Amino acid sequence: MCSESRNRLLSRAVEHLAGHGVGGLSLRGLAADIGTSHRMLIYHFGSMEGLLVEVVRHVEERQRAVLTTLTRDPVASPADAIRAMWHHLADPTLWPLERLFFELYGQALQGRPGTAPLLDGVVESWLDLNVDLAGRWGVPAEVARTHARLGLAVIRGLLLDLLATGDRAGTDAAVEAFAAAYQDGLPVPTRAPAGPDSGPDD
Amino acid sequence: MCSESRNRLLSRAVEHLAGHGVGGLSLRGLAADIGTSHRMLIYHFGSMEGLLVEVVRHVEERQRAVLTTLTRDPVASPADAIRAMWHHLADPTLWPLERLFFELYGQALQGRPGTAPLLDGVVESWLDLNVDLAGRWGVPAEVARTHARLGLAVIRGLLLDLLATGDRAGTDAAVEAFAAAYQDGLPVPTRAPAGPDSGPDD
DNA sequence: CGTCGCATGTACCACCTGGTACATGTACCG
DNA sequence: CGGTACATGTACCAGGTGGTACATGCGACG
Repeated sequence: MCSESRNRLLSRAVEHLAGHGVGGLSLRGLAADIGTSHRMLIYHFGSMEGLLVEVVRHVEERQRAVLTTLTRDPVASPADAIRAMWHHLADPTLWPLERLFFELYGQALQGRPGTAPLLDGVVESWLDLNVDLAGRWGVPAEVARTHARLGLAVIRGLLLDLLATGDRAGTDAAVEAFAAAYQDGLPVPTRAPAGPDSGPDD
Repeated sequence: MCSESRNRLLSRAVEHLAGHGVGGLSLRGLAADIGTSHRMLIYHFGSMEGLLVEVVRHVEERQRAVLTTLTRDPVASPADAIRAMWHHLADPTLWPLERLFFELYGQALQGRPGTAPLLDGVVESWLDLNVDLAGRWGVPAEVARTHARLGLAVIRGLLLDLLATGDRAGTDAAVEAFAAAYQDGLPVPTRAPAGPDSGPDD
């Protein structure tokens, strides 16, 4: 079902897209750069959209691998988990893949065909995992879910910052500020997350 | 220097791109949809890249307008400023423009020609403004800069979340958690965020 | 040997792309 | 009236696009 040459092609395609982006993607250009013909890409993936679907799947798989690796490490506290996660993600060797992730994210938000699967669980899967982790620290699920959402946003937001500015020191400091705040104990919302929120009065 | 018809074309183009994204952008398709010919787009903007530059400029102008409007409101505290900003940005009527922003952000990270200007100050301009605001509350500049960076990341990260999941209640709760933490006082990092000036070193 | 299936290459197609050349309309100005 | 500058439309170009048709190389199996 998944032949060897197909896998080789796919991983080479992902590698290439991480470096060149998916914007000006053309079967011919991609094929030439990874040493094959556009005929082969059509043959193995059916169409350009099919190729993109597989690329997205592959990228998500890598993300999940990172996630599981990190969560195997016995982290001392939620704050340390955030620090460790950031330390891992901020490494410049991962930047190309992260650029690709944000590019695909943006295109998926705009409804580009083949990118929709990226949006499935792009948030939820992380929340579920973090709620799981929070259980070990005795944090109730609803609170953990909100905190995980916030932590994910911090990481992604600062990653966007880092990729645009390259300011490692500045983003590191921001992460540290957040981690420290978390360590001091984020205030537990007295009302349920989905409760009758008295919206922010402007 | 900016003719009337050109402005009409530009605003209609931005409106269209906000709804359809900039991914599958083609002069002909765009022209047909906004009721002109691709010839006119070339005539007024010189090239496709020129058009994209103007679109980016236009979008940034709108963002700045929002920013200045919000900062005219006398906000009671940093926490309330964050709540107000979020309350404004989370409105679904702004989603198309925000999707366009993140799409362009992603493409700019990948080096799409004409999108580079978007990255200039996409972080810094907000930091500068927030440092300004922080002065009113007596927060030292370096600390304010780090906190602003964190707040910006929270807003952008949660906006990415909201656009993907549509979970207004969940993201609202996360914002509230952050705002409440801020109100309780974010810990001040013991080490300075950076040296005298460790600007973005890309 | 033949034949069968996978992988690959060549040639081709209709279509669309950004961009140009050139003619035309239209309004104002002298 | 002519002239001029802006605006717009028509026709066209060379080149690239995704996708297809078809032949071929190449192993394995009988």
